[in-house]
Amino acid sequence: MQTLPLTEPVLLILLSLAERPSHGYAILKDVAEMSSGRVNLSTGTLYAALRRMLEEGWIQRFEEEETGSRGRQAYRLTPAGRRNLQLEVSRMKHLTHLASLRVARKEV
Amino acid sequence: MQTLPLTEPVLLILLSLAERPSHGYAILKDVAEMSSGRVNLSTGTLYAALRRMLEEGWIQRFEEEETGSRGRQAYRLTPAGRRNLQLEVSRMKHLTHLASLRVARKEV
DNA sequence: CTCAATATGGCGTGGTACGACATATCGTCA
DNA sequence: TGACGATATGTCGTACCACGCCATATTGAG
Repeated sequence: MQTLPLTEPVLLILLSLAERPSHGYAILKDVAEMSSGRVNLSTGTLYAALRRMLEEGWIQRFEEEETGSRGRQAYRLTPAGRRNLQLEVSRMKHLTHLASLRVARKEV
Repeated sequence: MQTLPLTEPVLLILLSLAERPSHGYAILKDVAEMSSGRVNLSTGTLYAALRRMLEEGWIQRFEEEETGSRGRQAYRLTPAGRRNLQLEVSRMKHLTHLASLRVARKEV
């Protein structure tokens, strides 16, 4: 029984979209860059997560008209999604602070 | 393809054992307290996670002799487990920092 | 002696990450 | 023009993990 801690893929996708609306492939690259190459989401992970987030109402689809390229499916955060992300970040801060104290107390 | 981010149950169990060696039921209580009641691990989650951590060599069993009570199976962190925990905490710090910047930039 | 708390553990279900596979378009370079 | 790598979107099967539920046993209090 837990109030959903976001999984890392979902968190990173939300963080990418928090910076700017984007489409699938660009999110992939952004996540890899954010994590210094540590996290390379497979497309299976990405599109499954995007579908779930759409269903939850955390993100929205919209059509990219401008950039001339083919009709890419772009995504943007909804206010609900942004609230959710902020909640998660404050949860992370709290846990990180607590964890720092505990590991610092007894060194190896 | 990711270099294992610890799941929250595993992280909290390690943090509990970082403070002091303990047995299963006490970890349950400690985790609940650490998270202000937000995370109440089921015993299924706990003992499954403990078994995996034993297999990975992150924790060790030892017999509690002193406290007079029945022979409880107590666990303590191994050096490998502590190193792993420290690695995870520094990963969390990094990600939390990055996340703070991103969510702060655009407020709701 | 009964009941709640302490204590350990198994099992089935459901959700999720991820690699592999399947397509399709675009730009570049030979 | 033909090939190839990068861009781009998606599905499917497998494996793992969290979690609720169940089972069991001991201990202390009333």
